[in-house]
Amino acid sequence: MRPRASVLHLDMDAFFASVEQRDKPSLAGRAVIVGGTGGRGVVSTASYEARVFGVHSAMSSAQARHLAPNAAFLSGRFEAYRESSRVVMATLRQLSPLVEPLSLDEAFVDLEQADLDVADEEAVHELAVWLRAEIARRTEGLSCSVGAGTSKFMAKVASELAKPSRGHLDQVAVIAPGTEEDVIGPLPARAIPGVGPVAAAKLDKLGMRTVADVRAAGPEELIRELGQAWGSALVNLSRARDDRPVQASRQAKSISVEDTFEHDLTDRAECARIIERDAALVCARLQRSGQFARTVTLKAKMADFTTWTRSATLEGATDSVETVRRTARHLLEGLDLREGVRLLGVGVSNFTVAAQEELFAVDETGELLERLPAEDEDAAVEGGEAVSGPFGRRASFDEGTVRRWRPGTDVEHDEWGRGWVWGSGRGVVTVRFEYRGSGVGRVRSFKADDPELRPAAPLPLAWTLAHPTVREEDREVSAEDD
DNA sequence: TCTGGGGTCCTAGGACCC
DNA sequence: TCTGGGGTCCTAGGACCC
Repeated sequence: MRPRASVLHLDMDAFFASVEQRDKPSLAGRAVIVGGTGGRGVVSTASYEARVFGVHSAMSSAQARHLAPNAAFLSGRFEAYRESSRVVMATLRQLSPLVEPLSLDEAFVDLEQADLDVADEEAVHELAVWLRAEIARRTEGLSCSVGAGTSKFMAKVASELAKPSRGHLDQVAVIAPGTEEDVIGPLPARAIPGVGPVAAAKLDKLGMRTVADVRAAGPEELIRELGQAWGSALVNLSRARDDRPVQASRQAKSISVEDTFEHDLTDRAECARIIERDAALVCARLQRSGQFARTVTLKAKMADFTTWTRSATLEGATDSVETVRRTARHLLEGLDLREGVRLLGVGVSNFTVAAQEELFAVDETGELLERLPAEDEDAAVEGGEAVSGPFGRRASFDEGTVRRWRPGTDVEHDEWGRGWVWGSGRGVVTVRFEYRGSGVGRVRSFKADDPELRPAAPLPLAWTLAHPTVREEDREVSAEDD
């Protein structure tokens, strides 16, 4: 714990939903739900208007539809979210070189590195107020909550306390040094980082519901019930002792692609096609990152929700589609498909910087003996592009329509201009012709194959256009965690 | 109403080597 | 002939985070 409130936490408010409301004038002030729109989708973000109905993230979309049948259900535009996120992170880096993004919409900032007297709480508060205003201006209207405290834990608690529902008028909260234990004491044990549903249930059984309850328990009891490492960590966190440093974004340690299917799969050939496509997607990202992986993992989630993973570590690191594909296909042989599989995924990990060890033979002294011939990878990549869609050849015309015209997608029509997909199905697409800054637009329907209608890129922010340097720098950074 | 996709970290056991 | 302990690497599963 630091002697002063020099850790800042920023959390965008209902980020994805707010971007949609900003870019779609007819949705301003309305219940908006961003997430999976299929039968097995879950809610990623609900706007505050939707939360009134009890909708929240991680809830199944089916349940959300039941609770808020009149909400707008959108499948998400990650390009648009990423652009606003880049603007937010660039603004934070203006405060301090030490910024740790946690996701597109959250970050820690170490203010010890900032040009500011961090011992002056009022100055920290004013900085946060300026930050909110600047982000709202640069993102053309997005709102965020900002908290500061003597550690990551406290900064995060502070930004949570600063959320619109909590009554802090300016959405900024600073937890004063010395008051930490009093502030976190009444909070539920779940507020402690690392305490999830399982640990919370365990603590609840022991009669510990609040952070103060956990603090009151002896270290012996916590260590006995939760193990040495986790037990003693909990003792410290409940006393607001947290010395985790703010760390600039680290290199990714794994890359994976997975999908959940509308219906459980039992057909091995179909699973194989999906795995091959996922392997190609994973390798494309691996190659873009300039790394090589030694371990390939195949993951499945069964109909009963248990997960199954099998992995294989190769002699040498690779970024070859054919090698990853062959390995994943081999792992698939060990999977029992009889009960049905709801999710399949392929991942790579165990990265090395560059050396493709499998290309070399080395003797005991480490001398390079000879270079062995590489596989014909180009042919393998081409073979991969031939595989179509997650449902293989069974994708019907309508499934294709749904995939291309997902609700919320930006489109452009030769005659009617810019708009977004309101809904689609049965070969018809309905579009509302409006965009950020326009008035509320009109709705029109088209045939799904209308040549005058096409998907469009999101409308860029003025700030992005005016700061191409920042945009390019951030592109490179985001290519890593892509 | 029925549970996503992208990750990180931890644990525990077994193989293998010295 | 019997019995070690430590270290490293790998695998599988699971909790947790956003």
